[in-house]
Amino acid sequence: MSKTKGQPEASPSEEEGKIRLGPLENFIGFNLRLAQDASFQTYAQHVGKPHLRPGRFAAMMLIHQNPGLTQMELSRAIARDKSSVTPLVQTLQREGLITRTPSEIDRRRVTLRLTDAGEEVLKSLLAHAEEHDRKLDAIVGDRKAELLELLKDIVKHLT
Amino acid sequence: MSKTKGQPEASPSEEEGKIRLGPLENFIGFNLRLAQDASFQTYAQHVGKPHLRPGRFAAMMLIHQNPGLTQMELSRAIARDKSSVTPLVQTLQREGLITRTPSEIDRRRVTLRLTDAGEEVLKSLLAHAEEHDRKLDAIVGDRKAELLELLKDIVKHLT
DNA sequence: TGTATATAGTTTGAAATCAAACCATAACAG
DNA sequence: CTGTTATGGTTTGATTTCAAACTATATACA
Repeated sequence: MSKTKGQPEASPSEEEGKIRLGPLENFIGFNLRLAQDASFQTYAQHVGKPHLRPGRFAAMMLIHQNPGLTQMELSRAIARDKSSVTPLVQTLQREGLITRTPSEIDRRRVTLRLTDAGEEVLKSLLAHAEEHDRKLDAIVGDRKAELLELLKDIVKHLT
Repeated sequence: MSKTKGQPEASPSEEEGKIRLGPLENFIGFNLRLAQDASFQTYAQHVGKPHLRPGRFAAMMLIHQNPGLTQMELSRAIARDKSSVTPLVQTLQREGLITRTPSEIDRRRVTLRLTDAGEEVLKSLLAHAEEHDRKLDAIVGDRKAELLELLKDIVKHLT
């Protein structure tokens, strides 16, 4: 024990790439998270600051596709808790992108619709999202159908 | 304008399953998010409350696999900002699961190691994670290699 | 009808996260 | 050496999120 420490400081991976992942290497969940994260990051910086957030885009698209959608329906479709939807739609409304009108057949419900301004913004967001997804398409190439099927299977079986 | 509303309340998907996704249907990013979310949810409720969080498990596994790992290295490996790592490792330390010793060769760095208790907890978490990933394995079957390759390709090309 | 139960949405509180500002130490340049 | 620049980690502030409690409506049933 001449040196104060028994071990040479450890065998810490001197470079980031050399880190051992162990079992994580082949865990689907872990790799799913890394991929989703990378995708998100790329998208976010692509869109810039103002209208970012994939959640926003997804929400607006769903409202566009399903005018009169309720918050609960939206909540399920984007897999977010209903309590997360509240501030989201309130923000969109405050920005004049959607309208929230109480349902007449069920006064608990709020129905959502895009405003004209909302449609405009959605159009622009869609353009960005498409460009981003083209990048992903380029990576997966002809394996895209397979990938989508796998992801959808996972969602279907776990839900 | 005989009726107060021009449209019959909308054509809102009466059941949750019938919502139109539009372009989202085939966006890799969107499906990636849903799958990762479903996976996370399932894992979380599997482990129960106490030691949950995939981030915790991943962090502990990486420290186990790479004793002496620094926070920056950990940060990159789990794709989290370094400022997110700080509270994570502090919590782990407070719970007696890891040690954080300042590096002697570079006094800015903190090196991380699992304690014996940490190793124990990791063992148990690993069991849960494996069981969870078996569920995923069952879903993807023999397409697992393909899926992992796709996910890793996405990460590699987007980073 | 009236009571119990379920559902839509909001509120509140806790956790995770990122980004930017900051501090300390290290590496580098003259 | 000394000043400049880069790097590891922490702090702070804003955002997103979930979960649980709560309000209000609606539905079921007795």
